Amino acid sequence: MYICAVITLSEENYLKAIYHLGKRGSQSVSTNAIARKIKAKASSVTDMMKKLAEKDLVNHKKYQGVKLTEDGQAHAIKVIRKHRLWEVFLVEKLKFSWDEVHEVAEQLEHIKSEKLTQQLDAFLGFPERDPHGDPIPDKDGNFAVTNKILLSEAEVDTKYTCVGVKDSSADFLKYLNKYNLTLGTELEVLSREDFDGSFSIRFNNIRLNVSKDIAANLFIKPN
Amino acid sequence: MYICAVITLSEENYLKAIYHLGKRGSQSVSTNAIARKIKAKASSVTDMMKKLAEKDLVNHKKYQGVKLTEDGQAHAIKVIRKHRLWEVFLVEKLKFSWDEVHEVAEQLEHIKSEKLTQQLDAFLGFPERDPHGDPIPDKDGNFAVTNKILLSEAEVDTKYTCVGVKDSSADFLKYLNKYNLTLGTELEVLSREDFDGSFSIRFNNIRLNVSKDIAANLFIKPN
DNA sequence: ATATATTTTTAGGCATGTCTAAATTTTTAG
DNA sequence: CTAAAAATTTAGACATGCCTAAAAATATAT
Ligand SMILES: [Mn+2]
Ligand SMILES: [Mn+2]
Ligand SMILES: [Mn+2]
Ligand SMILES: [Mn+2]
Repeated sequence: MYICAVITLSEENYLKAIYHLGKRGSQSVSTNAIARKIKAKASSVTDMMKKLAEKDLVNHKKYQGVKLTEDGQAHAIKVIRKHRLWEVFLVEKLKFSWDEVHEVAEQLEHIKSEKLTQQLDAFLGFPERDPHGDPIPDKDGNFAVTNKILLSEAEVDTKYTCVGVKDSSADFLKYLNKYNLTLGTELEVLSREDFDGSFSIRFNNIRLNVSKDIAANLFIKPN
Repeated sequence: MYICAVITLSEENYLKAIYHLGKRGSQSVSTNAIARKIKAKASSVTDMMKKLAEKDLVNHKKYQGVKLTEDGQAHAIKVIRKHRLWEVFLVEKLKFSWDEVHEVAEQLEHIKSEKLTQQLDAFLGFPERDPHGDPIPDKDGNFAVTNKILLSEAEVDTKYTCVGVKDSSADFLKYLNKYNLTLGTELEVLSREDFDGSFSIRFNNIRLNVSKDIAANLFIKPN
């Protein structure tokens, strides 16, 4: 058993940011990218990278960005697990809307108690996805995989089910609320406009034109 | 409506400590008493009292201790409300034992979201007491009152119901667990030993001798 | 290939919250 | 009523996490 040095709230936020930025491709994550995500200055990021490197949570090569170590990734995944479990709790049990949960989950994800996390998971029935369709890692850090694609990559004249959102900003979610386009909604892709990349889709007996930007943020899977 | 400056986690802990220390008697709370409670040095307490006084959360007269202002008391009560609601949640929904909840509630009590608190309260059915029998203030800060007394003040040959614990340390709670002396248990006070202040009580068809220290930490109310 | 632009790091500073040691005030005892 | 003890505050320091400005390294463009 390791004696795992205490990881601060701030450090957890950096680990999570690096994880999210680095998950596509095995390349390293740049200081500026982290700064943008965290809304901090690049110099603050450099400072923190030194601390995380000291704790063996990242590998940092000067001027070359960082990569999470095994330990760093494992910890990032634990924070993400808690974030998503709490989001499920807020929506399923406390009647929050999916556009209201993120801010509160950002706080709750830092609560430290193994037992709390496991019991919450059980209480919620071991959910596989959070209210935005994102997979919830199990206690060993394993994610369920799915064959979801973006609406922007969909084939015309094909039926899909809406399974997630890429951008889960309140603005985007409220747009979807307006048309009752919830997760699980079945939709048919009617056409794609080459000119502006917009799509025409049908769901719940309504026909809707969605812009390229909308299409690039809605995950679907073939029926 | 006030623009209520942000109150830090540390400040909340001090407000709560002052509230608990000050609730009996309207006298002011001493620096040393706070230091003991918070497990900090007296000099750290003085520093913090200056900050809280600056924010009008306490009144501080040099060398004379502090008292909570209306604002300070209101905020302390909000933190206590959250602490106790979360303790109920952990016990009722997540199968924690009453001796395991305090540490986690110490973290959860600082989560900032009015909606979260109100919805949690509703989800739990607006409980009036936490797992240790302590009253949960409502959203306006009002406590239910009860006529509880300590076992050490009980009359001999009288029947009572166990309604709370004064000390909710894990050690004391585990002692009670051992004898299945839970809240709601009916008990009869059989005798009191003048020599050492111990009591003989009967409950659940067992007879138990409890020391002065135990008796001074168990709240009961007459049947 | 070199000058320019961009990225990243370093240097120095600030706020928070803690500490130890010393000074000051209040309390207690003789 | 004073002298010692206890409580409290002040002074100076340190770690964390952030900032701005300047320096250094890397990337880009002609
Ligand atoms: Mn979220
Ligand atoms: Mn989410
Ligand atoms: Mn508690
Ligand atoms: Mn309690």
